[in-house]
Amino acid sequence: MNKINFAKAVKLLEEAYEDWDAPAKRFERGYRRTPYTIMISVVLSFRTKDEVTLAADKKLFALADTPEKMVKLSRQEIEKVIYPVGFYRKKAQTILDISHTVLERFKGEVPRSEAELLGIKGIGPKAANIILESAFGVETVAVDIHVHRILNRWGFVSTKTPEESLKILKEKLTPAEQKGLNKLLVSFGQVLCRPVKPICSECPVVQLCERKL
DNA sequence: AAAACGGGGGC
DNA sequence: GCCCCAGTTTT
Repeated sequence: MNKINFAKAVKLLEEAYEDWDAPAKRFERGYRRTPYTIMISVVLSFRTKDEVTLAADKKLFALADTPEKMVKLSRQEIEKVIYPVGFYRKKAQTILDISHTVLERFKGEVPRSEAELLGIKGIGPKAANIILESAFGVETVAVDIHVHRILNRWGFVSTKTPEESLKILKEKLTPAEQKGLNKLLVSFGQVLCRPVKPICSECPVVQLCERKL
């Protein structure tokens, strides 16, 4: 797929977004959405299905939805609630570590810069991107496993890893063209262009896709 | 560069 | 039963 068709595909996706992304809005969160709860929720979501994460979010934030309250819980209390998400021992410890860091280093406020977020143990590049985007509305440029898969299926890149895809994306596209792309393609990858059994019959871009994967 | 951390959902 | 999950830290 060349750059012209890539731009067309993105445009088609944007125009049809409300239709195909409706299922992604099916979740009622049932807890206060603050930068802090968003950050903790991101930690819980690592390598875990959305439905499972959400159930754990609700239970955990019913117990504590601020760092002040969270550090009063024991690791075992947290583990008990988040058990189904997997990696529960490590994640419980990470949640406590992060809460302490936010309290002590940042006066209880989640920092707004990527560098400061990355300085927190337990927050890596992907988590920092999600937090910046979801909590502070910053449009980030990143290539996660969804975006990587889609770019390859479309035939816009031919790469092995998300890191390679990101490199090529930055070479091929201007910063303006990259803006908002990540969020759009992640939604697309979750709803239609899934890893297994993509729903090509409902895909707005199927005519342009080269189905490379 | 590879291992370790893991239970739950879809098929 | 097998594959997958917006990942990060440690070895």
